Parts: sequence; structure tokens; C-alpha cells
Amino acid sequence: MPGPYKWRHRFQGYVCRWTLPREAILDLLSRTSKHMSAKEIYATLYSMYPGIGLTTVYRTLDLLVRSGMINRLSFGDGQNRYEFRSGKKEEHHQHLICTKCGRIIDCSDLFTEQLELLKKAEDVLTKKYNFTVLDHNIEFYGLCEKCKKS
Amino acid sequence: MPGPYKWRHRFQGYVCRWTLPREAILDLLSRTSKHMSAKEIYATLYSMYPGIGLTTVYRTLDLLVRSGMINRLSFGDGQNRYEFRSGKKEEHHQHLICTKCGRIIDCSDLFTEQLELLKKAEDVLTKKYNFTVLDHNIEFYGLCEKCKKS
DNA sequence: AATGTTAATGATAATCATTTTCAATAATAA
DNA sequence: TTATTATTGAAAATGATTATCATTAACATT
Ligand SMILES: [Mn+2]
Ligand SMILES: [Mn+2]
Ligand SMILES: [Zn+2]
Ligand SMILES: [Zn+2]
Repeated sequence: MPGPYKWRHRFQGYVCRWTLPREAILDLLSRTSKHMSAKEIYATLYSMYPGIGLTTVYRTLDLLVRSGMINRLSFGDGQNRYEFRSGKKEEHHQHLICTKCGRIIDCSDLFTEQLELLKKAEDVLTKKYNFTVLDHNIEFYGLCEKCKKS
Repeated sequence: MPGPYKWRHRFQGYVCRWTLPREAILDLLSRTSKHMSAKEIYATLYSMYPGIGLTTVYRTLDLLVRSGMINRLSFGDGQNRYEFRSGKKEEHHQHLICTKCGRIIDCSDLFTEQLELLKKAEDVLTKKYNFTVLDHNIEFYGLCEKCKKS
């Protein structure tokens, strides 16, 4: 909402009109490191933009997922979460999920190991299942620093 | 429902009573290779056991997850799915998910590659994030054989 | 800048998976 | 066989997400 639209140009030809909610939601997700739910996004934006509707948040998130700007994540806690998607391939990262408190930690330290797994995977999956890999997802479940103590 | 209870002994001390629904649900999951939703399980059992209730299916699935007999999977299609959990560690497998038709394929062919990734992961995650890995999950998204053609 | 077209919004209602409630049932110990 | 109570299942409640539709506002045209 503050200032001019920074993201409009990314949607040339994808949508007809660029609007305040779209700018606000994408802007929020591009700034935060959290993995926010629709309701959390709604609550955050509501404080500075009380006119916004939850329906529009859902609709816009869907648009942003379809156009590849954000990722939709489901960790099995009953609601989807969203994260900004960097354009760079090297930014593909993993998630550590604390099974006790639900904390989600980003991890980008397994790049080469991941690449090796992927290389082998694409090979095996293509040959054996005739399956074309387009994307992948790796998650680690366990206990975070805090929860280990308590 | 048919025959004697095959699974009762696995729950010694875990539950007080072993019942028909519990036996039937676990038996079904132990036989199928599908990744079934609660409603699918309910529908399947209903044909041979019309007395069963959807609530009990949900409750029992929860019990079986908590006691480690089955896995709860969420592929982001709005409903959880369940699979029987083999006791053997070597059976840890991946899922290939077709983004077009939703088909889910089991894959156990990346065992050594996975182990290497895991070994490195546990190391990095412990040192850098002080996170204790208890479990992990790897998924591949793409196009299945059928969907590639059409 | 004012106007017209219609894409986009937001309040409301609907849907759908899952959970809660609670009286009835059935597993098991006595 | 009887008593105890864990478990069940119908019904209602919840919570996330989607559909409807009248209103609004983006923006192309004047
Ligand atoms: Mn992330
Ligand atoms: Mn599986
Ligand atoms: Zn934690
Ligand atoms: Zn397919």
C-alpha cells in the first residue's frame, strides 16, 4: 500500500488490472521470512488496510501460486501456508519442522547433496516409472532447539 | 471383520479394548497399496460393515498414527491420506505425485542416495540449527506416464 | 479531468474435512 | 451372566476454503 506498485510489471499479460490487495499481499510475502497462512496474512494487512477482505486474500494467493510467484505449503496442520518464491534456482530450500511446537525453519545448506539425489532420482523415475520430475520437496521433522530442552 | 483379530497383539498396553472397527481399518490399510483418505476408507468398509461411522474412522486413524502403525500424508489436496507403515526402516519410501491427475506413486529406489543426504542433513542441522532430525519426507512432483501423453 | 466498461473486490452464504458432544453399545473383567 | 466403562456413531459444531453476486474501482477512451 505505501508508495508505487513495485510488482505490477511481473504480471504483464497475466492479469488485466493490478490492484492494492495484490500489491499488498505480494509485498508482504516478499518481505517476511515467515510461512504465513491466509488468515495471518489477512490479519497483518487488515491493520493497515481495514478494507481488505479474506476472500480476496485467498483469491490473490491462488493467483500468485498459479503464476509462480509464491509457493503453497501444507505441513498437515489443517491450513496452507505461503512463501515468496525467489526466482533463482539455487534458492530451493528445505524445511525443518518441529513436531512439538510447529516451528518452521528454512534451510539451504544441503544444496549439493540435494542435487545429487535429484540427479539420480530423475534418472530412476524416468526409466522405471516414466515419470517426469518437475519439482521436489524435502522436509525434516524433529525437535527444535527450544523443544529439546523443555 | 472376517476371521479373528490379527492385529490385537500390536496394541498390548496401548488401548484397553480391541474392536471390530480398529481391526477392519488396520486390516484394510495393511492390504492396500493405495493412499486412502478417511472418506475412502469409510466408503470401502461401509459396504461390508454398514454399521461403521465416519467419526470412528477418523478417531481410529488418529490412534493408529499416534501408535506408529500408519503414516498420515498431506499432499495439499485438502484431505489427509493414510498408508500402512512397515516396521522395517529400509521401507522408507518417496512419493511421486502427478500434478495433473493427482496420482500417487510409491518409490523405494533411492535408498542409498537418500541415506547420504540424510547423513549430511543430520550433521548440518544439528550443528547449525541445533535441530534433532527424527523423520523426513521427500516428494517429487511432475507428470505421470499417462498425463505426459494427453 | 470526466465517463464507460468490466475486472476485481468483499460481504455473505455454502461447502467440505475434521472435531466435539453425548447417549447408546459392546468389550472384557469379575 | 452381570457390571463396568471404553468405545462407538449420530448429530451438531468448528474451521478452512470456495462460490455467489451486488458494489467498487482500474484503466482505456473520450
Ligand atoms: Mn521456506
Ligand atoms: Mn506411500
Ligand atoms: Zn519446537
Ligand atoms: Zn497423471
